[in-house]
Order: sequence, then structure tokens, then C-alpha cells
Amino acid sequence: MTSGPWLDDREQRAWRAYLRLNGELLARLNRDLQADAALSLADYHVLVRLSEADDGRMRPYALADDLQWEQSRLSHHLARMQRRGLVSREECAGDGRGAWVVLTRAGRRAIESAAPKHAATVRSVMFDRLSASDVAALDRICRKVLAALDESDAVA
Amino acid sequence: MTSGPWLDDREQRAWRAYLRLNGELLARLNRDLQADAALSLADYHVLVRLSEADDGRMRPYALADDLQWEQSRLSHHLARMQRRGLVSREECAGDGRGAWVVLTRAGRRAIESAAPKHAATVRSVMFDRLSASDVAALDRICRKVLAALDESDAVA
DNA sequence: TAAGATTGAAAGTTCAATCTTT
DNA sequence: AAAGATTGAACTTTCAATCTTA
Repeated sequence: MTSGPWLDDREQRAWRAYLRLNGELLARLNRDLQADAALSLADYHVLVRLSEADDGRMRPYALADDLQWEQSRLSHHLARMQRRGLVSREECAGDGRGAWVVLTRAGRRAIESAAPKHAATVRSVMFDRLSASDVAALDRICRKVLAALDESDAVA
Repeated sequence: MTSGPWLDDREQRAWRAYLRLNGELLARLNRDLQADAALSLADYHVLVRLSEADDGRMRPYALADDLQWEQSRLSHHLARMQRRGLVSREECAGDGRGAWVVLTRAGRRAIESAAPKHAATVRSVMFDRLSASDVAALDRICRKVLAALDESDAVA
């Protein structure tokens, strides 16, 4: 029955629905953020982390770890955000190799003005549609698969 | 209680888990496909659609619609796949504006040799971990949100 | 004018290499 | 040598403009 690597019909349907949801949802959030706040979803996530950090500043390695981004992606992205005045870079006193990424005043304004509408979109397309048990199931499913990914990364 | 756009704690947790899963899962599938078959996940999806189509050929607009890609993204992507010999382009007899994208022999070999291992990865990180009711919940949740996205696109 | 499709430029991402400090 | 971080080149995606045929 389930010999071989293949998915059965129900799994296949769920998998394709998941992939489609990913694509459409992220595209939609990107489009809306871009139109409303001139931010990409990636910009938004960077700004959220920084705005939640003490003193609006983080070390790049911690930010990369938090976002699950490669360092080089973060470095390029911060360079672009810096050009736009959303973040700045400062030297790190305690560690000569390191640096601080600091949220600028404009960066804080940007995230504070973008967040309500973005949250409203997430709520309206996702959480307004889901029951409490749907939300619990989503959380449980994501954590199971994340655990599987971590395990199989550890093996590899 | 739920005034304002904000998510409550449970929603917030589920949302961040979903975003993290997306990032890690797609990164993992891309890495594995690249290592095992020298294909990106995007290549893989294009090849799957073509291999399921009659005669291994589709019109670009239909392929773009199926993948939910912008035409221009598809056009650039097909150009790169064509350079690598995975697909070819042919003129379309019935419609002078149009074209056919055709799976080459090498393209078919590529998808047929990549598919078992890719399916095994999806199974091992996702479906081996989920109960039948998890799979049903995942499918239901995705379809609810996709419906919400379609509705709110229609309004906009 | 609209549909099917492509193009070029700009923005974003990955990979390998590099640089400095620990 | 390893950790923190950046760089340059190649690849991918988006956006607006364009071209041809219906």
C-alpha cells in the first residue's frame, strides 16, 4: 500500500494545497506591504525583530539566527536597508569582529506605521477564517514538521 | 477582546511557526533537490506540470496559471531551462501569438530520476510525522485560507 | 483594445571566497 | 582553526515597457 516514496491521494492533495497556499499568501502579503508601506515582507521581518530587541539593536549573527537566514543574505539585505535609511550599523565595543545593526528613527516609524494594516491582513485572510481548533492544529502540525526537519538536519 | 488588527498569543505563535516552517521546509527541499538532481524546486514544479500534460507540452499562459506565476517570471525561467536542455519551445499552429513549451527527453529523464527521492523527502519530513487527522486538518486549513485569498482578491 | 508572450533593468538570494578578530 | 561578518559573481524574481497577433 504505502510502499515506495510516493504520497497517497489525500497526502498529495494536502501537499499541493499547502504549496499553493504558501505561494499565494506570501505573494499577497508582499504586494500589500509594498503598496501600503513600501516594504517587502523580508524588510518587515527584519524591522519586527529589531523593534522587539533591547535598544532597537541586535548583532547580525543573532538576527540571522532568529530569521533563519544565511549571514550573507542578511548582510546584503541590511546594506540595502541601510541605503534606504531604515537601519544603521555601529561598531561593537566588546567584540572587535562584530557589529551592531540599529533601528533608525525612520525604521521605527516604518514598522509602526506598517504593522497594524499588515496584522489586519493576516487576520482577515487567515485567522478570521480559522476556528480555535484549526489554529491549534496548524500550530501542532508546523511544530511536528519543524521537529522532523531539525532531526534530519542533525543526522545529515 | 479582539478589537484592533492584532493577533492573540495563540494566533501569534501559530503564525510564527507557519512562517518558520515555510522558510525551513522550502530551503530544505531546494537544497536536497539541488544536491541530488541539480534542479531547483521551481524547475521541479515546471517539469512536473509538463510531464503530466498531454504530449509533454503546454501553453505558457496555462503553465503560468497552474503554477500561479507571473508570465514574465515563467518566461525568464523557461529561457534558463531551455539553455540547460530541459525544455524546448515550438511555435503554436492554431494561435500565431502563442507558443508551446515542450518537455525534452532530457527534461523527462530529469524529472523521472528526481521524483522518487524528492517524494521520499516530503514523506519523511512531513507525512510520516502527521496523523490522518493532521493531514485532513492541513488540507482543510489551506483550502479555507485559499478561499479567503480568492475572495479578497476578487473584491480588490 | 486585449491576450499571449518576451525583454531589460532593478531588486533579492545563494554560493564560495575573503577578511578580521578570537 | 573557528566565529563574526562582508564581498563579488551568478542566479532568480519582480516591475514596467514592449512587441505581435486576435
